[in-house]
Amino acid sequence: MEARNKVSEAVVRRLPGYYRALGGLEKDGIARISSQELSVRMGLTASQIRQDINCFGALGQQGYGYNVTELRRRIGEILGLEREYHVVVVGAGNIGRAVASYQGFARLGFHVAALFDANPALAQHGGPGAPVYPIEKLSAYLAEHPADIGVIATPAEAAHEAAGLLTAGGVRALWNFAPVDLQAGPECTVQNVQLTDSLLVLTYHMQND
Amino acid sequence: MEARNKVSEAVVRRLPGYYRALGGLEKDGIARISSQELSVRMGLTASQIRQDINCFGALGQQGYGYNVTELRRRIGEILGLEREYHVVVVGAGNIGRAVASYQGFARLGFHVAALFDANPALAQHGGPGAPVYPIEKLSAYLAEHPADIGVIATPAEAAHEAAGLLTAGGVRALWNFAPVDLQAGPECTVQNVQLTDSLLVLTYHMQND
DNA sequence: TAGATTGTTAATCGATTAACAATC
DNA sequence: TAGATTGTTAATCGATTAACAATC
Repeated sequence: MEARNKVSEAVVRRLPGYYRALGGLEKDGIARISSQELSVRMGLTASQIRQDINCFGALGQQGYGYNVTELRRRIGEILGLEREYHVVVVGAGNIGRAVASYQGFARLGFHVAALFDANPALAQHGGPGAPVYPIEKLSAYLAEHPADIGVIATPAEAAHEAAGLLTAGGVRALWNFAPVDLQAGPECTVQNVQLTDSLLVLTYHMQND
Repeated sequence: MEARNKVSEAVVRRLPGYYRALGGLEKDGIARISSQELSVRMGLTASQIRQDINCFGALGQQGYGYNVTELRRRIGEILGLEREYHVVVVGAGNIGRAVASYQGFARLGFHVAALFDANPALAQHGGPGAPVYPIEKLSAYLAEHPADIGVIATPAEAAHEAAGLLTAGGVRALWNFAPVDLQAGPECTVQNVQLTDSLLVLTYHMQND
């Protein structure tokens, strides 16, 4: 059951929210939900929810609604969560260590195998739950331990080099926290996080609303 | 010189990107730029850039383009960056400490005065650059040291309570990293970060492109 | 002045919402 | 069956792009 219509990026960005909301419902022991009820919880319209879900097939049932567990499972599958991912982190500063030790990622199947830093002495700080190696060892490491996802948590200046090493080493996705916009190549998907952006959206609204 | 047309959220979310791009140009010593040149650097269309900027007045000059320093200053002003912000962080785990010690925020005028945690023993770990107090002290602290922005870096279960304490204590904005969607009230602006979402968008594209 | 490039209006495109027939 | 609610088409809305007159 593949995607029917092509799926817009706007829909893709809402999928994690559906997955999270359905997880909450499941935890509350709720077995079925209508687009109407879900719209109230999520702050979307029922119409939009039905449109979004229908990109991936007819997953509901008229007169009944959606089966929470089944829909969540299916969205997880669409998001690629029915497998595990090997992750390496470049940059063992605060952000790199936060990513490496966040249990929420581990629970979703993301396993940080190692961190790399220009200053491997950072290994001491707070125990990120995975070893910290000098950045010079990254290429050799990837050759022996292939990784799916590379996290870039370096200063801006080092981000491009990290991206080059990671893609050369065969990672297929980059999750970039450095304040530069990395471009996705054909072989490598990129998400630029730009933490600062949402902070500035906050101050914009503080000042202008 | 106030906003002419009302400014859509789509435009607001692009403003930090303009600010960052113009900062880079300024650092490179580039004094003027056309919408055409900027469009190449930022991966937007020149038309969109002119439309976006024009929401805030006629900031360019026909036949010349935009003055980099002047435009950056003006966008910073629009984003509310011509002042300093007092910040308190609730949750002194990895994310809270990463936010508290990130120099990029300090450089923009965001000053973390204190962190609060249910387990103040977290003070030892890695030195977040500001004191860690028990969460019970938050309300009293805010009464003496008013803060503009509250960062929520707690587990999901504790996020609502943290939000309540912060808003009761007078913060006007919440920057929420907990995996729940907090609702903005009339007196308090909210940005829900949801770090995991961009990771799942990444795996979606790995699987489906 | 001539050339360049904005500011701004008009056209297009895409995303959201509304409506309702299909169907469980 | 009757009631509920989806799946899906059509209408609306808003955002992006194109075009060009204004003007530096």
